[in-house]
Amino acid sequence: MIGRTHYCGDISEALIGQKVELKGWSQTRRDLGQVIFIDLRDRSGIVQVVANPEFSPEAFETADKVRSEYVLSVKGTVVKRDEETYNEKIPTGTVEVQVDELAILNSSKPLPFQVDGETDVSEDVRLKYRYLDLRRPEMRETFKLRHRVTKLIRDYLDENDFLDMETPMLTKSTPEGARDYLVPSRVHHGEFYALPQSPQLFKQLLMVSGFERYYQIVRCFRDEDLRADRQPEFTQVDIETSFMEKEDFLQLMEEMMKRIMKEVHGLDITTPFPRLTYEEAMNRYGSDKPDTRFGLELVELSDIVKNSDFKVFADAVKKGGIVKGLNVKGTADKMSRKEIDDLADFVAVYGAKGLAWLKVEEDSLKGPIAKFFSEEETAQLREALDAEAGDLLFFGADKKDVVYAAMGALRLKFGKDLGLIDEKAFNFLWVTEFPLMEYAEDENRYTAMHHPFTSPVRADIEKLEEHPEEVRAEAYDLVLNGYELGGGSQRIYERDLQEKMFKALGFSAEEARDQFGFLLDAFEYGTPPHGGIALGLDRLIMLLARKNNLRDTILFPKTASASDPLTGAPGEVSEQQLDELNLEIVTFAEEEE
RNA sequence: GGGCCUGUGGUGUAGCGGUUAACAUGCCUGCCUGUCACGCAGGAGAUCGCGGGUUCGAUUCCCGUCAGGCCCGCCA
Repeated sequence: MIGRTHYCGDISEALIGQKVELKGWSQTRRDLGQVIFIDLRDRSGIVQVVANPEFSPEAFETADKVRSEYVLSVKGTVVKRDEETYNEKIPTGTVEVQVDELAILNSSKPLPFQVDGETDVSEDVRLKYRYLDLRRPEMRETFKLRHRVTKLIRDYLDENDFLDMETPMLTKSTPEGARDYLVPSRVHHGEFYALPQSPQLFKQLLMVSGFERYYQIVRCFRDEDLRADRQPEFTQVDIETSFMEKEDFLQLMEEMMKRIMKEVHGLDITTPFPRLTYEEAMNRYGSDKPDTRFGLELVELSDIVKNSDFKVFADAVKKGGIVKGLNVKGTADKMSRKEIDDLADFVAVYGAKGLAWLKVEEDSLKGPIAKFFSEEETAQLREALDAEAGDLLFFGADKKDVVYAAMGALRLKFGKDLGLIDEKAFNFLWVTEFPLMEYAEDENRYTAMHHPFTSPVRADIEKLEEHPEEVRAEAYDLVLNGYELGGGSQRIYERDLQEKMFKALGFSAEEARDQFGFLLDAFEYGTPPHGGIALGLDRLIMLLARKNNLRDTILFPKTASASDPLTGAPGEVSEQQLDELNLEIVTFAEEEE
């Protein structure tokens, strides 16, 4: 090793008696007067360094000047500690380095926050001093983990004949999907590049080119509002194959995840992963990315209550909606009336107009709506919900999507609040048979649920024109612990089917040619059947590292408002830069109501 | 676009219509030969995010604004 003989974390009893040279940062200094201890930290860990005037008066004098986060060069001898001075908190705790020579390579101002141990520093301070935040061992370990995982992925895909290929970052804006980040063109007056939302079209073209198996660990950009698990720029493991059946491809991905789980956590996860159709996922969990680490499934009650005297339920069903129930076992006596009422506010966020509930007693149901149900209905409800005395039942009645959203969220909330979730579990599953498109009321047309290149299930193609909402897609999402890890599909590879698809999405022939003509053209030159997936690497790392925020898995992330306190991005640019781009900043007067 | 929460020494928190604005940690000085979140003694450090209003008086109440966080819409 150049510049040092070992990393701090490598110092062990095997090296006792040896001279070592270390480089690193002084994490803490403990000055006992005639002996000074310094915890020396490098990227591998820490080791205790002892400066004693009996061994080296010069080094001791230097150690006296050392402060937190000074950069040090240490030469000394590895010695065993007395047994009563072992430090069991660190791996190197049975040894220490007796210093012969100590040099201060650089000093440091006091840090704006401490980097040892846990943080309780606010997010903006952490981001402003991200380079210091990254000194924290917890952060360092996350990014070492990230490196290991990307290397595993690369090795795995390489072994399976995938080629690592780069696609353009300056590309063309397309109308479907997320809002694009735009880059103005200097050369072409008034025109813009878009940063890729994903390399979707390019990887399909690479299949047309005959590369057969492509992958790329690639940055993608989407100019949409952020969440704890969404950043404006994020990394995808982008994969595409030709000539592979869907099942074989899913298996290939499962093996990759299996290897990652084995190498990272030593876990043997079972394959194949459970498959859930979209419909089943929504029905049982109210979500297309269900967290299956706990039960508490939604129960279909529409048939039981459709003729009941409780208007809210009966009307919901009559109008084409549904009624779903949730049995929260054994909590009837644990929740106050206020807590129950507050849940109505919780589901209101998802559009629910109320939240009906009942307490289960030995031989009756108690609660404000109990009186509306006949004896038979009551019995059927008990049966369907598997109700026992002490259970608390919640009901959602509305349009399908409102009930799914509200009851799905309520299910998750109880899962978390009641500690039903096995935090150690990693539950992978595939959600399949997504609808190909959904109706966008604000646009008055159908939009692709996945993207417009997703192949319909062959048997459903005939419904494309008459009942597009009933067409299922050859699409699959990989879900882990309630997070969507990635989505993929078999693609359309025939020009006329692709044209039909554009037509169903409300594109005129001209618009389709204008936006995607190059793809349609390419499809005329021997396009192989192909498909692939894009996995969210940041999310995968987040889950593997058991974090609950994407920022902790991205080196230099953005805040919730997509800014970067470290660099100050985004920022204004000079008049000259704007002139070169033929851009002018104008402020529109606020519109009146 | 909307909702909710937060903003007080460097950092993390407490606080209250009138205080010398409290505590912990960090920092500085001194003492200390076995500490490891060292200890002990002393010290410096805050116009309570910003603007306006109410009030005799606002860090505290109200409005606005900015920043951060979480969620809905949006996004796959």
